Amino acid sequence: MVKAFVTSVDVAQRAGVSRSAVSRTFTEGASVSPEVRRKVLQAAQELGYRVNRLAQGLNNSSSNLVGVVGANLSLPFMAKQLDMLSIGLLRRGLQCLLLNAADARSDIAPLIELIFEFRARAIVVLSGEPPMSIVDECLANGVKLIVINRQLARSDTDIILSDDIAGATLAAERLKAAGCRKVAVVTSGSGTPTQLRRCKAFSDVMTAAGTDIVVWHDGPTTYETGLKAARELLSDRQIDGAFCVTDIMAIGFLDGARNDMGRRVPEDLSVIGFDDIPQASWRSYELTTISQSFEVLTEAVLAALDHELGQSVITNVPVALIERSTVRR
Amino acid sequence: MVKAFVTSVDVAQRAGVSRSAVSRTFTEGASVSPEVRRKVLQAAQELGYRVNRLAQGLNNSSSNLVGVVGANLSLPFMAKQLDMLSIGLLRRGLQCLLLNAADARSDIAPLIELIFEFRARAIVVLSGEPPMSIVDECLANGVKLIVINRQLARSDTDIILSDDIAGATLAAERLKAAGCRKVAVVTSGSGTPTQLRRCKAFSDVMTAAGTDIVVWHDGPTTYETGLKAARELLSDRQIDGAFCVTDIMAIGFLDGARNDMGRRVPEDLSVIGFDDIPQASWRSYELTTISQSFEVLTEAVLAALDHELGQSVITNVPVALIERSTVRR
DNA sequence: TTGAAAGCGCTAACAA
DNA sequence: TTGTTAGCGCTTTCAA
Repeated sequence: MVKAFVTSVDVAQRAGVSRSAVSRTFTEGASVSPEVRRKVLQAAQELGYRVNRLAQGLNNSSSNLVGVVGANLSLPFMAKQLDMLSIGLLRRGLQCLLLNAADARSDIAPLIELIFEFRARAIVVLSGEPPMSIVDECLANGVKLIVINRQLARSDTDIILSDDIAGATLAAERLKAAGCRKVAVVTSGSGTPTQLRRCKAFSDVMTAAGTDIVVWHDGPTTYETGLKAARELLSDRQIDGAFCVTDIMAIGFLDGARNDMGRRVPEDLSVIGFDDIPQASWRSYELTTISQSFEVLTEAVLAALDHELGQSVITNVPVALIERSTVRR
Repeated sequence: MVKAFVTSVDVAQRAGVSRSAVSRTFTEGASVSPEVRRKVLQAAQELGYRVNRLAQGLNNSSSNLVGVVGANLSLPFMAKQLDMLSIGLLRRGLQCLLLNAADARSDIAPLIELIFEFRARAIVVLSGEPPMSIVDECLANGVKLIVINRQLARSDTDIILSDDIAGATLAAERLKAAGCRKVAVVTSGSGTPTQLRRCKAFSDVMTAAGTDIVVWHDGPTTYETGLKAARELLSDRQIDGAFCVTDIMAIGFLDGARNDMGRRVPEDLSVIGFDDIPQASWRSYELTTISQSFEVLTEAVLAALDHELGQSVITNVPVALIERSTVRR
């Protein structure tokens, strides 16, 4: 019943040539006569032959798989990133081996090991932080490692960072310009480096300006966390501004502020987010936020694939203030 | 610089045993003495050895990759599905080879071919429809094919279908109960089978009940399409109910109805969606909708992986009415 | 340009 | 329980 796949031997036989000839017709820039090529192609077509990439990879001792490790793929920010990345990889003739970490706080080391076992050409870490031992291993084995939004303390890995400092500063300036007197900073309890950086940069600017700030952190990076933050923070009637370090929390916060805590936004309260996820522009939110260009981010990852191994390129993804309607003008 | 990966020979040498011994210690349920096992494990550890899955797959002439083809991964419904599926696969010791079709209307055949080349064990089609020739090829080569929300005209493929008819009927009944007199059906212009089925079932019930209906279809399955539908349809003041065949369009429709067309929901207009995506429960929407259990759907896919080849199991994912607050009570 | 032959790293059948 | 041997399907020298 289950017949095996057609192999190059089958094709060679049918075409009346050697296996090498078959291999060559399917290898970019190998020397084959048009005649042989034609015969092979036809035989392959008739037999339904497809190259076995496992065998191919065994030879080159590297596949053209790229391992992608992520978590919380259903959160808009992640989903968008993965969407664009997987398309970009495919376009470059690379395949995406997706390892989903199930949980933002789970250890991604075993997933990366798995990627090694497939002799992937590169590993992209969208979420979580690879242990140093693994960074070393990548280097030793010629596997390109690309880490997004984690600042590793070493100089031999490609790192792609959203410009958190600039973004948070932009947010702070905007809230100052709106005349806010007491400002809340909302972040998750998970304390990812990105969130920490945004939080700190924002606080620094505000403190320097003498603006009263209160930092709130708890729970995962979700809509519900934002909602909860609003409910807990906004009993304080003095708070007239909020910076939520991710849009998904900002949206929850907005909903809590308006629906549960009776605030008018932006009249009573100015809210600003970060990331510019698709939902931020929805009519019910029209969230003023700091955008990171998903295009630039994706391009940076793809470009990093070609960088020489062991050399570190730190790419800062530029940010911009997207003025919509949740901050008083 | 780039030293090759450690092989089983290296480990064997270091442990002072044969290559088979190494292979066996890494093979479930093979017979190795504890002594040998220990030595091998230690040597492997010291050398940083990891099995080469390409070579492994070459032997078994099948990897434990599962190819997943999708499109529009950043749409909430897709993202959620992929999130759960990729976690489920990993848990079962399967790896996910992700091929993103870039565009809902693009041909997925080349992507499936790619999956063949990796000798994947199974192919899951989340989006798009595989041509018949490929279905045959899967069967011939022992690759399990699992198709979601497409009704293929054959009886040798696993198919997982949301119970669109039941869901659309539920929606129709609910709108009837709300006393709607003239009802809009909003669907995309792409006419996927799922959307067509929902549309038709809903229309059938409404027509039978003598309720006035108007069907609107245009554009892709997005928030913007829903928004556009509201703007175009709601100049008609008689429309007092709407069934949007996916939540993402329902949310856009809701925003358009309230913000652009000045309708109160549910007082002036009842709206019902389908899918129960995470955003449907956000405070700004509280969308009444038909839920499909993502858990059941994912479980069905995973279960299908174990089904015998060439046998067709059609799984209907049950639906339920989720009563929130966009339909008059 | 072509074919023969060796080898990529592993597993499995066979003997010991 | 172990080691030896023969492939898995491909690419890549090396000669011809």
